[in-house]
Amino acid sequence: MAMIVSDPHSVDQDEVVTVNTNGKSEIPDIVIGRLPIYLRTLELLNREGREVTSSQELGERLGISSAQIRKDLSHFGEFGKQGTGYNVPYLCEQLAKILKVDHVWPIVLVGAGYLGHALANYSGFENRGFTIAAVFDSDPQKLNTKVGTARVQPMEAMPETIREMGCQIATIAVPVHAAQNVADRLIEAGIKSILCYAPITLHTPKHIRVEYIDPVIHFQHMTFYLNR
Amino acid sequence: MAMIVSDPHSVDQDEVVTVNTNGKSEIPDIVIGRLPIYLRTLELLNREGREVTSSQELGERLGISSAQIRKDLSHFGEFGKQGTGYNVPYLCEQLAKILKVDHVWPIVLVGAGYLGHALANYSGFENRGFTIAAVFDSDPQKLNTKVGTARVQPMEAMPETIREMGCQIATIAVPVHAAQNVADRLIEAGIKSILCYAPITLHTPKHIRVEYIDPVIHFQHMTFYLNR
DNA sequence: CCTTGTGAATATGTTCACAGCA
DNA sequence: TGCTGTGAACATATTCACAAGG
Repeated sequence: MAMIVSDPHSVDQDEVVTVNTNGKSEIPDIVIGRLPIYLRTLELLNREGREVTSSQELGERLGISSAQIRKDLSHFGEFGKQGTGYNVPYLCEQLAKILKVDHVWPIVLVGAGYLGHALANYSGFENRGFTIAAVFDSDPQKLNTKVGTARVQPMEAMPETIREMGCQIATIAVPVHAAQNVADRLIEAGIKSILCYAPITLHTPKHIRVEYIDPVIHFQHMTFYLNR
Repeated sequence: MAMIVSDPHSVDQDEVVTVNTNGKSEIPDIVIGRLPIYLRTLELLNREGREVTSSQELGERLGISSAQIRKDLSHFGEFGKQGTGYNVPYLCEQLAKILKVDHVWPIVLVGAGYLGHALANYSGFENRGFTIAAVFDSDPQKLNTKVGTARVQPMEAMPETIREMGCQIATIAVPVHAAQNVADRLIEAGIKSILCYAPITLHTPKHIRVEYIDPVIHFQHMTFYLNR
């Protein structure tokens, strides 16, 4: 398979993942979706001081087959050594680079309710590549109050702040009735990816990536398999 | 396909989804996972006062093909009318029954930090089949303080409270270093399904269903497709 | 007409199993 | 020996396309 990141034994290069003639990445999205999980576990192993690991050990930790892990990684290069396995810090570094979290991305948060506060005060973002850089809310009462380390700005300030900070990612943590309007305004302001906590499917242009978090979806999935 | 819920024109029956000889549901898990999304959208349509809808309309709202929706629903029965589509309140009712959210499930919450408060104060659970019935935290400072409508109990009270309330579902909203221990204790106390907000893959027996919410996983998925 | 429900065809994803190298 | 990387085999999921019913 073509080496599309960097050779395990060469120095860093700024190569980029190959993209086919359709402009679409040739790597299945479902594979990309597992990479952050691998990275999360590898960084845990790293903190535990482990120098090397194997696809088998990783698989056991994750409840995934070792073959799947090897094939997923093989899309991006050859990171392991036969007979030995993978060097943990090295693989962390490579995955961080592939996912582009070798630097910190500023994120816009809309909604300064309980959920907004929980997100803004969460300490787990920084060392995984993200920081809440700006917070917006339409409630004048909340204006200028502190949420995490940021201060609440009015919705009207969104376009300018987003452009100044170069934010491409936003999180929507507003009530469901306001979510579509917020999304429209974020996209208008230049946001490219949205993580939506409101329980609604947003209507957005095809070039905007939207992902969703809704605990009720998970709970309802669970109850199907429960009795009573 | 066999009718496994109830005929659209008969009165309610308490039939249950068929299960094959392996003890596993013959319906793909990925299909079950989409049902809550269909239900969420149908209830929105219902609130808008729509009487009927079609697989095509639903598909457009959800960004899913109409064929997929029809095939998914066909696993459970025949809910539509040719030439007309689906009766919205009726399909809501049927999906709620299939997912067993035609009544309210009590959920245990562990962790009374910012996230715990956000969950406990979220008003969107009740009318979708869930309620936060008990809250636990290991911090003695938080003991007996109010979180949503519940009061924080000590971890030691978990087994008794869970058994008394008949809780089968728990949410873990504690720091990552405490999550595995909390999971062990919940399972010990009889919990069957866990929604874990801590960024770690839990080690649990095979008969326990665990799902995860970690915003960073979504953000890292997004950054793969972004530039810079 | 319009829309469902569904086999058949296609597309996608996962696992197997082994050559090859440390 | 122990482990990776990978074609080939298999398994699963999605879409097509159409008969049949209102």
